[in-house]
Amino acid sequence: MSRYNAKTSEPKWQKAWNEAKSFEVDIDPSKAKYYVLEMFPYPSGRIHMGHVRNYAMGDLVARYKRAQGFNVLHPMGWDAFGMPAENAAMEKKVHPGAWTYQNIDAMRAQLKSIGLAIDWSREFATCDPEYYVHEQKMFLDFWEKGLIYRKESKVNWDPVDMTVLANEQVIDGKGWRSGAEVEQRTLAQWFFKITQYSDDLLSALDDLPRWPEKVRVMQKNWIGRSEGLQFGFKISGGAPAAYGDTIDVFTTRPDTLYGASFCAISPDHPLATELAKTSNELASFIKECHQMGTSEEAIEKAEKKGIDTGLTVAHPFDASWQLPVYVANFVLMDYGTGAIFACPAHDQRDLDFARKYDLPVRPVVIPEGEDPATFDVGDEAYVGDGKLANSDFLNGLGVKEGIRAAIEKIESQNMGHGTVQYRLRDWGVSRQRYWGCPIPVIHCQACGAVPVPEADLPVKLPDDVSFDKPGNPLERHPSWKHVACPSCGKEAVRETDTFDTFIDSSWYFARFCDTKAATPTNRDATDYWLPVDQYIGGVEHAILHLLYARFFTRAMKAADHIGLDEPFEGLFTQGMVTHETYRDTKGNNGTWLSPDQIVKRDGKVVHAETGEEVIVGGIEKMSKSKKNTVDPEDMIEQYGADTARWFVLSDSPPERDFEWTEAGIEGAWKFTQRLWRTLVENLDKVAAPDTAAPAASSDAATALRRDTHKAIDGITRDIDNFHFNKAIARIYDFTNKINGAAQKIGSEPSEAFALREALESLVILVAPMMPHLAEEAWGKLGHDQMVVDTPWPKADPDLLVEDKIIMPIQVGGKRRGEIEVAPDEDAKAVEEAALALETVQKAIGGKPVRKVIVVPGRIVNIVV
RNA sequence: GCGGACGUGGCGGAAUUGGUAUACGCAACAGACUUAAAAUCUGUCCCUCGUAAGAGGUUGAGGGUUCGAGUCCCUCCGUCCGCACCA
Repeated sequence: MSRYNAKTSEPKWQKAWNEAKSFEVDIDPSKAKYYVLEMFPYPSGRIHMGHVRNYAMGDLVARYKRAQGFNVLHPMGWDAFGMPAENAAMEKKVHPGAWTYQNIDAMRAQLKSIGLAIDWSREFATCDPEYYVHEQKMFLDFWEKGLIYRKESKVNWDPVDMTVLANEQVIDGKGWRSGAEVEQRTLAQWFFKITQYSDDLLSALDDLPRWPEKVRVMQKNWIGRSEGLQFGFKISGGAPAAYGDTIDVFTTRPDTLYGASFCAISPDHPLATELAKTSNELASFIKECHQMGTSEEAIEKAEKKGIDTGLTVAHPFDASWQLPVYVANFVLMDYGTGAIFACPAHDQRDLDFARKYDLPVRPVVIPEGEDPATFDVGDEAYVGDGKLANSDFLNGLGVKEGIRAAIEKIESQNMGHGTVQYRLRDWGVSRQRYWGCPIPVIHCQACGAVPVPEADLPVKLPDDVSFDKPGNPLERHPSWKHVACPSCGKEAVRETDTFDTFIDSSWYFARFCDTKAATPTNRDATDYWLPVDQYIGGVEHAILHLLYARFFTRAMKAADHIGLDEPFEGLFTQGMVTHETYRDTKGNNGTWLSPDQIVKRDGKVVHAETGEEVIVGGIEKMSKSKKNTVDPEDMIEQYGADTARWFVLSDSPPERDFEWTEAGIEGAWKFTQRLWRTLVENLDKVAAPDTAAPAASSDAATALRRDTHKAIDGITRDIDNFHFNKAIARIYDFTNKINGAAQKIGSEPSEAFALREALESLVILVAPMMPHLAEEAWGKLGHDQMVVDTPWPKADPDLLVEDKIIMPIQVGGKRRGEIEVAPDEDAKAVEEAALALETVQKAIGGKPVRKVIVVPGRIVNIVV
């Protein structure tokens, strides 16, 4: 029995592709281009199964499109700046740069062993000064274009470690290392004006039909456009002189103004700051509000609390009606005006607050069928549509009309105006960290923030830094930050913050078009290659990364670095790779065990060494902390890259989570061998290469040819639609069909031809998934050229049409029989044939037939 | 808390998008080959009743629309992702 040896074949073909430069591409205007990109990896040290799945999908697309004649760009690089390198520096005393580049070397070797169709000549890492110099240049360009500004903004501060924490480093409101209560602290930071593009980023989503609907919806909600009313409440005396006498509020529900119960301002509102100067109670409340993380989740989940300021404001439609003003922890300074009016009957947060502080709840929107006199909201705010009541001039209007009428009234009183608000905030890009791209700015006492002159770029990170203390090593470096002001020449200091790493990943796809260009982009290259035709990555990036990249592309266009707005024409978001979890029975919850520490024996799961029974936990995302990881390198060593690729593509739909199982990879390995045998053990029966189809065809030959062309047609459509698991099911099916047919096939010329056609088609169809095995088999089939240079087959439409189909017959919706008819058989004839069936007559049982529904080519349903 | 998704046999999933539910694969079971095991090949395999022919039921739960619902609508339950300094 012939066996496929991945160990020898895989390196052989990787070398052959490499030597032939099969995947190195250049601009070629005579060919249609296709740009496939998977989200580039963070160089954590080793690839994980998520990478294998991601790159197996991208590689499938790249090889498939290449076979279809496209000029395919499929590059690879490294998202190399970020916190893990600094954590490693602190824990393992290695330099973040050395750690990162070592990881890149290790991961590159691992990725290469998968046999990906990548143009490695374009590789770069975002921590290369040759890359980030362009990022600094673009920052200066954007600054000049008015897209950048500096403002105060809050960070998570660890008062023990004296350092800024990322949200993920804040656990239950405490610093992850020190355990100290985290505080909010205000710092001056750089911002990109992404909000300048709010409307464009929103409306352009409609022009991205090849993005998943859910991602577009999430982005839409994130941008959060809402129309409403902004108006000023007059404070009725007693306001601090330093503040003024109006509170500006924004509301999307001005129709509910007559249900107003109180006003609430953010703890960071200027009025709150002013009032706190004379009120200890308020000052300590604001301090309490600052004693939590900055994440929206933390703020929203916190119990709704507030302090009555003692001030009141006049209702805009009735100056004698006074509303109390609260400082409330659920009002965000970043959204709208940082102040709201509350209508508890029709907003859940307002209602929770009103119930807690015993404030009036007055329904003004009455649902259909309810009586305004008796309608009460209880503990659930009514947010639906209805008729306005208890609302003076708004009475009887619907919500929509009420909103319009209220805005008109306020406008006519010159108290405010209808306006549009966005939830989207400007993008804060300053990070108080070492391992990132330095922000090219010099701060001068006299001149303020001055851009680093272009000739002095890049501002490189100094290498001689220490991580023995928390905080930013750039800040305490003895010499790095001290420079002369480029403008006046006096002593000045560099900006010691570095960029958010999201900037690095916001334009790398453009750099891949020409990685050697002296400017950020080579316009000839970006004009040819962009947009990315197919972008593939995890859903976890559905909002931030993708939104930032869309904004950055627009900013690059404004600064003339690129000629388009939307970077990614097609997007696919793949699911996670999961695995069962295992724990031993020691201690409270046991300790996590990795899959190679356990054995499945007689239906039980036991510890491989001790033989003790193991607790089998849930199926969860592979993670180091739960030890439920499987190392791709081990799998490739054991089964070969083709088998691993096959398995990650085969079982689950690509957008769904994929469960790695031992049985699954075993099954894939068995199929690899079966496929190989199908291909090589029938070679003595096939026609010589390039034999033309004989004029006459035996029944067996025609049947096999039909199966072949159905497989070509189905697999092509499945790949086009990203249904890789279905394409694979068809390959299983097709392989079974070939094996069945081969047993019956003799030396008759049409059969020998059909068998060659089937085997060659099978090789080309599996090549995007099992490229090494396909090359090996292609050679066995007598070809000198590689499969990688062989065009994708086309299905013959004549072989796809069926001459007879089986039509099910239902009686009252239940299947009672079937008839065999031509696909285009007349409906009348079908009906007669159906009614003539004995089983159908039995089911009708003499009852009168009311109606017969004939769906041509599909089904017949008889209603009795 | 807010926003977005998902739920079909023992398991991963398929269902031409409102038309035969469970394709294909895994696991399991039986048989063949083998001194034996592995591998391979053949067959069985949603559930209940039945020796069988057959009958009835089944797509997280409940309701609705329809000649017909896994697919559309409503309510509920469960799981997962994102929430602006993880990448």
